[in-house]
Amino acid sequence: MTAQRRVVAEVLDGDHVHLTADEVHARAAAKLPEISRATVYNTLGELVSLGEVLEVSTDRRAKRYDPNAHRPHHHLVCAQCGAIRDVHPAGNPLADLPDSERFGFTVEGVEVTYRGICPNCAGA
Amino acid sequence: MTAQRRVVAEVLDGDHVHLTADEVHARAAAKLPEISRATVYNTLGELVSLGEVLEVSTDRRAKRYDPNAHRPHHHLVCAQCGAIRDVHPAGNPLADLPDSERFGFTVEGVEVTYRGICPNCAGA
DNA sequence: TGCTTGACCTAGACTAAGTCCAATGTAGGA
DNA sequence: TCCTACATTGGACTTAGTCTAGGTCAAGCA
Repeated sequence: MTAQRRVVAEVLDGDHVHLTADEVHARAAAKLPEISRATVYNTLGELVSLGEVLEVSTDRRAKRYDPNAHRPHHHLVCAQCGAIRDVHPAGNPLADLPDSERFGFTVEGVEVTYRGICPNCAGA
Repeated sequence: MTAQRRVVAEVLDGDHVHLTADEVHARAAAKLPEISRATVYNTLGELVSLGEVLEVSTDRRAKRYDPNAHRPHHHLVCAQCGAIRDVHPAGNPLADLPDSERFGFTVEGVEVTYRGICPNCAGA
């Protein structure tokens, strides 16, 4: 555990945190100015492969990193400002996929992204 | 309707078709060699805004374009080879999101991506 | 026919996000 | 102290997509 890895882990802490790699880099650099982009990417990649952090891609631009990896959840995204909330829907969408719709696949997981307008953008 | 737009529309025809912009460009160029990337992007953008084609992003790399825009459906993606099938699950995941999990958002839609291993990759 | 207009198309430059790599730094063991 | 292994760095590179300046072409009109 080096100083670089510690600040990356510190930056990714809290609820409803979904930072891009660039944002992680900017915040890490605020604490440790000489940290490089490559190190941030390496560290994020390791955190993901350790299962400590999830990659989520709610838009086609940057990947986002979600430290809430231990409780399964989905995402609710504002179509205007891009705000993201973690949500825990009832039901299990995996069970909704009948065998006839599986095309012989071994289905292992499912990602659900709800899209809408957040109260801030709706009010404005 | 110009020749360029026609070939783009022709390339995007059929079931379970999910081409990247690059693949669309390659196939369109096979029929009309002088077609440019910008024209392909423009035409795809217009087809999307006309509602004739859906943008789907099942990985973080390229957007894919799905001509099956008139029947709501979700996607089943092979984690190894990236093959994509259109699927029509039972149930409505929108109904599974209780008000307490909506954080005041006006929820308008939902995308579901199932992930697994296709029969080809499982057999190999 | 020749001019004007506007839509469309092209090539190529540019941008953003991410990956790769050679060189450097550093911690810990012999 | 010296070695080795590994982490880090900066910068080049790649990929996907967007932007822009200029060119082409057909329709409308005198």
